[in-house]
Amino acid sequence: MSEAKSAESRPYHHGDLRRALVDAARRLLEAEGPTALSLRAVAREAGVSPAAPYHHFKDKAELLDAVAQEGWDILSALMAEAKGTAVGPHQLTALGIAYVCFARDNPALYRVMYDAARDKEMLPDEVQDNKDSAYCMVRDTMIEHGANPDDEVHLELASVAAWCGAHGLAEMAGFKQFDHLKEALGGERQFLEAVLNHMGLFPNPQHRC
Amino acid sequence: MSEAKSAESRPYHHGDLRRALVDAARRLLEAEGPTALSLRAVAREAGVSPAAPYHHFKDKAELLDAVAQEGWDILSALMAEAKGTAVGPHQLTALGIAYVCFARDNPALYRVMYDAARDKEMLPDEVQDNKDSAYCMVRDTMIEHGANPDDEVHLELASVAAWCGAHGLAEMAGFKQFDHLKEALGGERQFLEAVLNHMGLFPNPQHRC
DNA sequence: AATGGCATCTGTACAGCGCTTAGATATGAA
DNA sequence: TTCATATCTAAGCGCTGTACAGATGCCATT
Repeated sequence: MSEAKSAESRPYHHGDLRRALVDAARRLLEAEGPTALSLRAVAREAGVSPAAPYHHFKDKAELLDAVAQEGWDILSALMAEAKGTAVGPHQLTALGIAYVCFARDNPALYRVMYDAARDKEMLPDEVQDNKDSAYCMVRDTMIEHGANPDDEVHLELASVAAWCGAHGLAEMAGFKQFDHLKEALGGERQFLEAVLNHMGLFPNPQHRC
Repeated sequence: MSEAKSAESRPYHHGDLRRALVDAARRLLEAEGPTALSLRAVAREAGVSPAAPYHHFKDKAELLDAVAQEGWDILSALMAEAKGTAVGPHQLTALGIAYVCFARDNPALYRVMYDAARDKEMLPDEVQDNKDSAYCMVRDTMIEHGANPDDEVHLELASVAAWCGAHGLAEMAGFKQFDHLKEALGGERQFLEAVLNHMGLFPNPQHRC
């Protein structure tokens, strides 16, 4: 655990402590897990006093919100990239795989993202409202591959179902009970694809299985 | 917040403090939410000193495990009851609805259940191994309504997909973004059923939609 | 019936937590 | 150059989980 800057290089005023705190939080999160992520530990990691963060964040939750927001940004970017590498209806599968792989590779960050969302009982705008957001990406991809854009309710239902399915799988994929199933299917990637194919990710059923 | 017994009625030795602590924890959980569930608060609620719980639980996590286990027991019972009230393939939908409704009605308990599971990276035996467990109930119901019991991999895949889908929906159903969709569908119950129908709950596709 | 072992519970203590307040320090505008 | 203001530190409050020593009362043995 190294601080962001050496003691001599940091002036009394940090320069961009907000940024440094979020970075420190993500570093701690990856190294020590979510339970170790205390405000004091983040301040320590950033090399400042325990009270310093309060000049940049109202409280601990607001710091975690900033960390979570970065997570959503990264997830959106990864999904966009995954969509670009696939063609046709496989794009939807690619989105789902990218989503679940992100959760597998960043379990602590993923947890912080949804904890923050649950505490305010809503997903961040990044997921739901923005153009080019992850959720709209799912919707748009469904339209591109056969979903009826005029049937708003059905379209949104399909998007919600896909999102819920991917989230459920993302949270369960780490459980040890599924290890033997992963082996039977030839690996974790195959397991993830197989489960996703059993769910309502595709607007046109002939693409299942 | 009232203690379990009045001061005069409780002798120095409690009798069944373990039980009383789990009850107190569940009472606090329902009343104040998961963040208020400290070991000291539980001890306070049960009317004992902060150190008393350590004679019945190794640490806080072990107390929460006991609370979570009760949650799984209740969930299993509710699902069994729901299955009994439905006939044919609707039994699977009934299981899903019962699952999601339990999560909606006991959000704090549901959260404790999965937090405990995630911390040890596995679901409790109640879900996976036991006869009459919730997970086996899903498997068995699938077999009863058309799934091939000999194709073990496919059967388990379908069960996992169903469980993941229900869990994902359970966690997302509370988000405010879906309120307008609930209204459009005529209520929360309809929303839950509609989303479940879009997912892989049914082993035979003709029962979707 | 008396005794003593033992599980159970209390009291006290410690380090770490989130957060507040008061005061020190550096920056940038007047 | 001066000074308001933003940023940081130091100290402290009440809370937390957990450890330990000692008080208490149940139960089996005698």
